[in-house]
Amino acid sequence: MKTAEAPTVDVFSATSPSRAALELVANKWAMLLMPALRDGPMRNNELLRRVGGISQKMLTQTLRELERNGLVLRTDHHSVPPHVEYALSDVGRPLGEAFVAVGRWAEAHHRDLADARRAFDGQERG
Amino acid sequence: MKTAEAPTVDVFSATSPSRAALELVANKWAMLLMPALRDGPMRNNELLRRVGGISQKMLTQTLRELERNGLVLRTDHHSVPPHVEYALSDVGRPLGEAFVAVGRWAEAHHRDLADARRAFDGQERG
DNA sequence: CAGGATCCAGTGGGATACTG
DNA sequence: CAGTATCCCACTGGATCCTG
Repeated sequence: MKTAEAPTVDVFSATSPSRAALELVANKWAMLLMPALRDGPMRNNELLRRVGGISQKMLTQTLRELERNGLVLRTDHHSVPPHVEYALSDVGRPLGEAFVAVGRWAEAHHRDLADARRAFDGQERG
Repeated sequence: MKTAEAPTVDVFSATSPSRAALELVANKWAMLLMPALRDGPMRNNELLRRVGGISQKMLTQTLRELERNGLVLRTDHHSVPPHVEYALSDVGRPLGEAFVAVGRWAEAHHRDLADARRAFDGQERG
């Protein structure tokens, strides 16, 4: 058996498929969209309003990539006016949960970060 | 009291400090470094080897920003040759845990993603 | 060993206009 | 409503060289 020193997980390897999977979702729009979809299917415009600061371009682009990789399911009702819904897949849902945890961390600690920043920027003077 | 429709969390607001906190850590190097530091303090070179694909520049830059915001503690032993250690702070640790969950998700589902991608790219033909 | 400084190509992402 | 198509620039981040 191999020695158990530093548990070098697969994701730490630059070329592993796990790393590729991680890099796919390691951006702020994915980290916001996945949690946004947690409360059930949402439409383009809903997401556009819900996720502040996202542009139509980035919304489509990110959703498309998530759909392509099976994290998000796109349902086109083929009606007029158009009606398209996005939902988390079974593969995407656990990731959504993990990102919700990140969001909660941000809301719980953003004040600590601000404090640390002030301390660092302040006294870090020569 | 307010109505409870879509639980619009703070992090969804483009200008909230929570969002700023999230954006700070919403990049692949932070998502890899935080988990890498979970098993105890590590030195520059250790991280450089452990986290595949990271450059010295991005390592320093990311660590510096995490330190500035109080997620990572830097300890300079002021010895020669230099000996500097990086460790998670109490604020950073829970985030490290959340990112570990993301990493585990990646390792558990990267095959599903590959399958979905092949299906999507294949049959999505006119 | 742990970095700082520069240069420079690639890309992320906004603004704007158009479409079925 | 739910996109697509361009233009375009700011920033990301790799490569390379230098230092206490």
